[in-house]
Amino acid sequence: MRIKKQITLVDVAKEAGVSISAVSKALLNGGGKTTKISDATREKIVQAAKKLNYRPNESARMLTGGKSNYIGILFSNPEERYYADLTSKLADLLAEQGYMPLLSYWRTNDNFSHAYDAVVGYRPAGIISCHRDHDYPVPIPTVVYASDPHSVLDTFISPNHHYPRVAADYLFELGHRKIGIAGIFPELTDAILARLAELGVVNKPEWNSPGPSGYRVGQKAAEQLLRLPRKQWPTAMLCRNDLVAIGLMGELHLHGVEVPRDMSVIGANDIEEAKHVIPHLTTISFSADATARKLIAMLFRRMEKPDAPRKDFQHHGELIIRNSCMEPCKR
Amino acid sequence: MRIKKQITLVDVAKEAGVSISAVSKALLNGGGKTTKISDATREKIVQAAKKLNYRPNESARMLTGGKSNYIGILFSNPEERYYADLTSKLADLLAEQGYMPLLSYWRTNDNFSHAYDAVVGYRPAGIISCHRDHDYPVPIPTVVYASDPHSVLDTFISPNHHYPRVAADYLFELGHRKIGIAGIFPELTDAILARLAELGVVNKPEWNSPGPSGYRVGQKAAEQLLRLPRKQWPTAMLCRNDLVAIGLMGELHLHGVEVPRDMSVIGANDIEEAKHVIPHLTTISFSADATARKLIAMLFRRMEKPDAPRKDFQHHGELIIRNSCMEPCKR
DNA sequence: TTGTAGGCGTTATCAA
DNA sequence: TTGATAACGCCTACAA
Repeated sequence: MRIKKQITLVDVAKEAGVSISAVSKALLNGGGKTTKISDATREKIVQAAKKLNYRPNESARMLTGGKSNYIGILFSNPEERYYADLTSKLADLLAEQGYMPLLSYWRTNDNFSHAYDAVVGYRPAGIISCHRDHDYPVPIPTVVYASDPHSVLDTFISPNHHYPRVAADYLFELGHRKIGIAGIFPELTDAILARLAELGVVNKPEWNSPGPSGYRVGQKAAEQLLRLPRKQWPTAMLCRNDLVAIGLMGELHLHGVEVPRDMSVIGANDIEEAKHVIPHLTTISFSADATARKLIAMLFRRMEKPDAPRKDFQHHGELIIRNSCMEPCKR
Repeated sequence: MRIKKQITLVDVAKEAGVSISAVSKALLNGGGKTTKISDATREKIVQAAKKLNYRPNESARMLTGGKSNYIGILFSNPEERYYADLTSKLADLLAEQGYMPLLSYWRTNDNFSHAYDAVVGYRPAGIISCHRDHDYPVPIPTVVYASDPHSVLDTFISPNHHYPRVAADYLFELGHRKIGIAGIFPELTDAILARLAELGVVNKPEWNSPGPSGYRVGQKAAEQLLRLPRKQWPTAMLCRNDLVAIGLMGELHLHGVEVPRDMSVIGANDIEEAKHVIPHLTTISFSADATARKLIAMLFRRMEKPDAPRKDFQHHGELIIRNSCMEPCKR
């Protein structure tokens, strides 16, 4: 645990035969306040630093400077492709800007407090979090990614509430009048059912299956369907996301049901896999890249103007038509 | 950027009406050296800290303690499912142990130095890196994940050199005598070709396609194949990894080629998608979870015994038989 | 049991 | 142009 022998400014100063403040200034090289160092001394110092493999201690730096390189990223579900993409994208873009991303995963509410506390200890310059139901007691610029706006913090509103409507409308346009639902959030299902009813589409409870997300959920949805006689099936399945859709299609295929001929399937997120799976999945795109960039832009704005009024950004998903949906076959 | 008003020990001490060292001791609560604090004072202090939302400044902590919570994780290709899984697994397990993972992605060799320098500035207690061709000049306990052993550092040797042989042997056993290769490392291809020759298996250059990894590479491999008359095809394709295999299968399917009836396909890595794709992919498992745990165990050992002789761990992949391979059809 | 003082590595201020 | 010195927030001997 203990660091063997840290190389510090003192070592470099000794090696170069100058004072520590000279070293600091030379190595800061315009980044800090004062720059007046003769080229000769600077060269001497740079050589010494290189020789000793010196790197300034960031912890000490933050302590004096009062400013932080850290940006906390508090996300859950790293196993889920979309969130994994989003967080690594965030980390990557932040690193490009010279920040050190502090990733902290959480699973449960209780867990979130730990993750939050852990990150706050490092005094990050900002935080990007996907948890809406939290107070965020420490005054650090924070942006939330969630389905609904946070009461006081800037929120990137995910397409969660919107995409099921987009998907339902598309299936309706194709001619589907019997639609099932796979793995939808409990609180969202009502809204979708209302929309389906509005469109005059039939939905039966036995076509719907609960569950959060993941391939497994899709598999189970298929199993549930397969227990029903084929004649009682819906003609299309609206899935919570691509994982569910892919799981569903896989299981159906195993039992000889062909998508989209026998069943149309629509997903959401547009993960990388969606365009390679068989058949290529029609889905609603959430674009991890665009989302990451927008989140960072929102955070930077907040960091610059900590007292600006709160501001939201609403993301509506984008329909990506591929091969997993078609007009229902007569049978 | 500037932190508004940091809450420090002084604030808590003032609030509780005690000295700062009392606060430090009370909050450390046995974790540090001295614990002698009366319950009454401790309670007072804890209340004050809670009221002010105080969290100790980790940067200051590291500075005094001389010990670090950081573990640097230097990996590339976060877009690739397997590496994304591995790094988030590493980060998760490390966080569980009370460490703060410092993720730093790199792409090119030049880039790696930046990523390395960036991480070293934080004085991590250890580093896990996937880059073999580097000096690692700073004396920090380091473990490398690579295809070949590093000259001085502990290395987790990936199954890279071994799995193609496992795959080739399996296809041979199934009866395949004409095998193509999709997206294999240039330096590995020779070894595979040698093995195929050894087995008496035919391989033709026009069946093989280069490229690093990714669905696209698989697609291109398929396109290349499709340009050939069906009679001149191999009966099986050995793919660099699951991404390539999935991309290949997808493109073949689009053109009416059915896997495994018309073509056997084998992947590597056993990413989550492998068991949900159609058909379920036969592959060589690298197990991100087991790999992450082993890497961490190796690192902790090194951290405890910085001077122990270097030690490697060799991982052979594990064959996972699913539905994308079968004996070749006569045609 | 509590408080005082010194030091961790760096930057910034001010004097030389 | 350079060098001493005081912070930064925390921990830990050591003194009270």
